[in-house]
Amino acid sequence: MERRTRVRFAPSPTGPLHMGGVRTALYNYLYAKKNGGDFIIRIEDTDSHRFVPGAEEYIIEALLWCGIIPDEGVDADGKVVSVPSERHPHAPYRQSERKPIYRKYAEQLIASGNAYYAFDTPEELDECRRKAEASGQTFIYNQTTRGSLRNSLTLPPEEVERLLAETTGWTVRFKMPENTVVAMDDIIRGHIEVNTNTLDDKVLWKRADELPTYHLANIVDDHLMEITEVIRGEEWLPSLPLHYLLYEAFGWKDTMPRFAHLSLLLKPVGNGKLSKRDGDKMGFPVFPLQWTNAEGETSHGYREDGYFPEAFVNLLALLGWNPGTEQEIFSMEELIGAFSLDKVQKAGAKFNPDKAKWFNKEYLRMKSDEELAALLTPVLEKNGVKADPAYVRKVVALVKERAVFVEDMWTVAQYLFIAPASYVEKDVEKFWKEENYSKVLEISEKLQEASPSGKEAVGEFLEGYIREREWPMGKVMNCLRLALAGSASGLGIADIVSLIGIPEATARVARARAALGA
RNA sequence: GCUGGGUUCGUAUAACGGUUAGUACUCAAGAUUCUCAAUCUUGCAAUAGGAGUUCGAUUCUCCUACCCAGUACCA
Repeated sequence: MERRTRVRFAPSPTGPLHMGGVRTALYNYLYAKKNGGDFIIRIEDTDSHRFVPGAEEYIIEALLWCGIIPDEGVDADGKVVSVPSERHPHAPYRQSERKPIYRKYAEQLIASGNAYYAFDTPEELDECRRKAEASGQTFIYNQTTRGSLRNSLTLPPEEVERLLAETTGWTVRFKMPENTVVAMDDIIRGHIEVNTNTLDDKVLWKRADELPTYHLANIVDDHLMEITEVIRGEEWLPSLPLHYLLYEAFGWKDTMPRFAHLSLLLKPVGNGKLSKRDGDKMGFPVFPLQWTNAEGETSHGYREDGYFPEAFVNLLALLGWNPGTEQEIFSMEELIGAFSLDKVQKAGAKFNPDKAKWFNKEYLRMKSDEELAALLTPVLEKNGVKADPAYVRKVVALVKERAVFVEDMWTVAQYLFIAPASYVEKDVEKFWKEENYSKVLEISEKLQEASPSGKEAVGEFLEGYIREREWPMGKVMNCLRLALAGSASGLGIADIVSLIGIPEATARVARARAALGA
């Protein structure tokens, strides 16, 4: 029977979501939409010790910023849903609020002989690990050791009863079958086989906070929420055999989701996975949104650094997936149409900050002048500039191809709004010479007299005037630009003059003369 | 260490077992322009190594090397 596609993104609110996590969410979302299914958010907060305030809100805000909109689990206000409704039938979607659900499943596994109670204290287990290490071995809690440890398999039933009743010092462990080959299929990696002898009796229920571990909660919730595909990070691949075995133990093998394990995002240089430190060191964000931790340290975010969400999503999508064509620029709609898991790369992808900027540049130049003017206006205001909207539009049209970020348009074109406050020293040395600026002063005067109108007319007048006198075009023009823009490099002189106007241009020449000497 | 996963230009990637191994980013050169940027053109640059299967291997198998992950009462 064909089931409706249902996938979930299940972050744990232990900090800000990093871009690898966003990519996992994105692939889930794309897969769901491509297959006409549901994308569900579930918060896996079963680790009460690592809970970070604000992390859950951050994660959801980040997804919404990217345009990754959940169908289920999060309401229109961006809140995780706690009360079931028609749209959110499986609420609550926060595992800490689902606590009562899990206990009976743990007990079910014990009843069926697939799990047992273990009473070993953390100290005892540490001791076992230490001893094993001392003799050059690794301690594993499994069929070779469980017989000599304190659990419901070794202790007399009365003692087990007593310990369960009198203490809270117990866990539930999965009883890993002996010498059994678990045969698994991963959508991305293909067939994988693992012998259970290399696996351990994983804790399914923690006494520490009276909560299930990831493994139990995850399988139970995926089953209850009718998840059809689990698309998650590679760090879960080693747990896959346990998860298969759990589905089997519960008798849910027939509705077990298919699994797809995504490779990790790697740091741009050297080896290892992308971490917060790489971003700080190399000057690019690793987080979608800015984040300030408990120590007050702030990490950059793509949003705050000026990336468009469309560009961010686009670059993330192509990090580990390709459409099979040479198209590189994709809207979310196009991504949904093109996405497929069998085009996902097996190997980890090194993140390339240069390419990230390139994507943003492409998106910036795709925007209309109106949009860009609207985006630039707040930047202008921040810098104390109040400009006519029509004028801003003209500026934007001229400088958009020189910018990667909206802020760049200000950096590159601020002299179109305010007169230069300083002059680039190197250019002054090179071009502010008597032989040049005397000509510039003359041109300035004549320009006023002729007052040509429009970019073409200004250009023709200037070039004509210089050419007629056989002056060196480059030297004079650069000297003029230095006076108008404060730098010898920048927009064409005709563009600058026609935008700021001849009166302002002549005023700037006069000011340059006063400032630089003549 | 053990277990699992991975390996095509610097980076991201393409190539039903048959291609001069393609594309994009970066970088370099040239064209253009009053400069810079943009643009256009050109260029640099890769199948980790070794066996095997095959008429033929980037592609399939094995070994080695290297990288990554897991090895928690974390997810």
